[in-house]
Amino acid sequence: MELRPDDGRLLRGQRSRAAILKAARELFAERGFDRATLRTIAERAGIGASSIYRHFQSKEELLIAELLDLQEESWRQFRRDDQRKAPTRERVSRFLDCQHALLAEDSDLTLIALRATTRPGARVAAQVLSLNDRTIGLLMEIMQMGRMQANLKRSVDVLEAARVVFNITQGARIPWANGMTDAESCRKAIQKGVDLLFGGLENSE
Amino acid sequence: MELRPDDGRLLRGQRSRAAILKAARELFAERGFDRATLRTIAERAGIGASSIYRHFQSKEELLIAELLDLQEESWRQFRRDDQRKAPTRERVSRFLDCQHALLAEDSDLTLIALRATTRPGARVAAQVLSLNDRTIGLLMEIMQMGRMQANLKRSVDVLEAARVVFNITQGARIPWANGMTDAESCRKAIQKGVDLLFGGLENSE
DNA sequence: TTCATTATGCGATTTTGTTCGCGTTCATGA
DNA sequence: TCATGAACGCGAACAAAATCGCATAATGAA
Repeated sequence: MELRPDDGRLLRGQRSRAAILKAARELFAERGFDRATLRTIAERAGIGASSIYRHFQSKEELLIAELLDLQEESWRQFRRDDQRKAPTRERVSRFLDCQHALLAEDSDLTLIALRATTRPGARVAAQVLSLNDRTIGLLMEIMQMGRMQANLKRSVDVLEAARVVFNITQGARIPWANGMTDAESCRKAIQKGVDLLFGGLENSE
Repeated sequence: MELRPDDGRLLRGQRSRAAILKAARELFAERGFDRATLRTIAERAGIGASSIYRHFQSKEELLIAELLDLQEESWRQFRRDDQRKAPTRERVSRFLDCQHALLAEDSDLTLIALRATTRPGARVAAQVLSLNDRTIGLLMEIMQMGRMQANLKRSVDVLEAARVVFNITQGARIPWANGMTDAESCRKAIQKGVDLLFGGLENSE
């Protein structure tokens, strides 16, 4: 039997879902992911701890909704004053800076997203990896444009190149998310990677 | 009071430590990391479960000893028939292939090492990151030699370049460790990254 | 011998994410 | 009106890593 979207049960569920997310975000911000227990989250949301699992498959999943929002926001910021005629290197660099600036506000997001990818078979892992694929897609779009404008070598495989750029960011974020380096070092490492990489991608003529 | 290295207590402890490691390796190989519980490991090692914590700080720490061995082994294999006069790109590429071939035999190692880096403050995290630094050091050594032989541009910052190479491998291993791609795709992604990167690093004259 | 110290071992307990079984609510259809 | 089915909520229970307090063994010093 189909349920109408304004069914009372669904509406109640959505309210609960929102309350859980709100409480989770607050507590993650207050204590960090690992110190915020599901019991306290549930308490603040005004429901039982086990009820959380009606809406989310795992604790980590409470965070990726936030990550998704942040992803969207970074795209918006990038697109707002993106110079489509600018050199590809600059466009990529600027996009990564936008993304980094937002991520830098809350390293827990990066940390837990990374941890989630170490759970084979889990839905969160697939969600994060699919989010990553979208980022790779955007990078590819930028680079494809650069390739068309002879800004990049004709021979460049834009998909592979986009993946490489993304992999550089992933690798650079690991020590930062762990707290071993600060956000600025992370940003520099990413930019350095782009610089080195583009030295070989840009058309020299 | 100082204890002599042949003190009976220390010797017993070392025997226990060895037994734990042996049992852990076996069970990790049999069931994988997540399915091997500390209780079964302890049982096979012939001790109580809580005693494991006399020798290791966490379950993950049981794995990094193995990772360290594998690291050493990959260096040995690389050095065994390394052509020191060969182009830097080839030497780097070959080293990464050696490392990959060994890691590919047991993706759990990569998976858990990655997960361990998402535990801020934990000793395992520091151990893994320090292991990573050693790898970066070796890469730097190779590239420094290439820079001296005018194989790479003079302007290249070899430390930064080594970090970028390493970051590429880290990023590429994430979807593989998770099981989303196979070992061969991971290898190709790494090699592709090296290829693209070196296009900009190699001296064009 | 006796005592203090140090490393090791262990059962009991705690913590926390997650699962289970059962009850409740609510729209629908006969 | 009443049975049906679906989404939701919850307390109890479970699983497994990690902690605690105490016991034991081994050694050196008095």
